[in-house]
Amino acid sequence: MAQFERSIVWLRRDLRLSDHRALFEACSRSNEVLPVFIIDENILEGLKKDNRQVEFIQGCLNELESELAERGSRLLVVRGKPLEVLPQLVKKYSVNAVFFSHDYEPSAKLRDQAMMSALKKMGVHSESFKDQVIFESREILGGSGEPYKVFTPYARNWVKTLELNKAEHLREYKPNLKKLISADQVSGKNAHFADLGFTKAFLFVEPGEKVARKLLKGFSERIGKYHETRDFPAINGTSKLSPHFRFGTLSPREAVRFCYDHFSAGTKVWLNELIWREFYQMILDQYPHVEKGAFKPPYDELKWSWNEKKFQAWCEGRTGYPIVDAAMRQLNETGFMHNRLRMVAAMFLTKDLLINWQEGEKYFAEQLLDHELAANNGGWQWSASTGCDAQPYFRVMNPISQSERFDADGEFIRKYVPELKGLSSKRIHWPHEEGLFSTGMGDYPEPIVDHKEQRLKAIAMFKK
DNA sequence: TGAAATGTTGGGGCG
DNA sequence: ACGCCCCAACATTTC
Repeated sequence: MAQFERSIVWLRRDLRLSDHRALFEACSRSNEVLPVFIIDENILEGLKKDNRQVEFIQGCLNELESELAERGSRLLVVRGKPLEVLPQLVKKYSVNAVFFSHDYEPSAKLRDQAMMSALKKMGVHSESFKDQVIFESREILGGSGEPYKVFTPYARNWVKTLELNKAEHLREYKPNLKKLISADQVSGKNAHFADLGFTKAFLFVEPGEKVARKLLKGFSERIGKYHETRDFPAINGTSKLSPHFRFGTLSPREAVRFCYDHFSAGTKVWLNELIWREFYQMILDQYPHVEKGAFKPPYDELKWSWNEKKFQAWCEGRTGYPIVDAAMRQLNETGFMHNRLRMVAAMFLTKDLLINWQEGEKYFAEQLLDHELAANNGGWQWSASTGCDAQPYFRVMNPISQSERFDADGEFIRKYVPELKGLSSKRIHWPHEEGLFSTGMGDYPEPIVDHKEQRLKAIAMFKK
């Protein structure tokens, strides 16, 4: 006898059917499960109509729709404010329970709390589960019983805790999809983002859990070399799975199981990146003030120098520093930026242009397909030296030497800054030097700042 | 997952 | 043969 006659699984950023804890629980404990996605009008306000994340989500929904249709079931997609819409659905479909996955963003936590108390008032059971991380913020604690503020000891403890009981932590939650509601029980047409005027956007990876699994499989050929190739933007060394982690089309448990199944030097380093992801989610959950300001509050007093023109030049990839411009143009054109270049571009905005990291954070948030508040915020605070585990403020990257080290023959620069295509691999990193200037640069701009000077200014700003 | 400045060492040219 | 200088290579310190 199932505990619930009919339940809803409220999908948000867990857009898959496999290894899904909330769906698993719903299917185990109910006779009938109705999967629901709400196009949240609270979130959509102010988004540009060619939003990449919207396009990705819609693609995931399309896949889920057809996967469920094949099983004689359906996904219900409705539009509105979750706090209004979900209770209506609960009534309309006589639902006894609602299941969903934890979300650690401050606004989502508020939303989910409000939802649970609204459902409680209606006498409806609601329950949420860990899904997007292996360990939640209070599952990995330091000796003092407090959450970590530094990555390395956190990561050590993370691995130790995992290996203490790997089978349980990496367990696959395989939902019994036979419990999914029969399509004829569900009425009305599904809402689409297109109804709200959203249009096509370019995606550097296709949406959906099938694609995610295919990418993971393909990555198994390359992951052994990940530690050697991952820093070079012209090499296809990284997994490109970030959007799939973002929207839960890949189970983190599956990703970590994959690491242990393909164990190598490369896998170890990649696993570390997954731990970074959880580290920043933990930080956001435990120290939510980072959303609005520096992890270390004294750094909110820094006197950044806002400059509209320079900020625009940075955004558009017109700084005169080829590697920075290539990075920004990659972001603008594809919605992706190689991780090494995220650091270089962020350092340039904060330590060369002396512009507040929050401006950069906001721009990345608008552009990145894989954008996630926790990781983006953590990365920016790391670069700006305002965060936990930040680079000391005097560690400033030199955009030219970074370019020479990580794009030695200029292949990446040539791809995104075609004005410089004709330059030799020696000259392409810094085409402005007296006597080195060559023709065929089109209207590639002069450098908007002098790195040597700006570096000293940045250090001086922090000293105060 | 820094880079520049400064210090040290040792080989080789040269008077 | 010797002392001196130059400087590359490497190491350490500093921001």
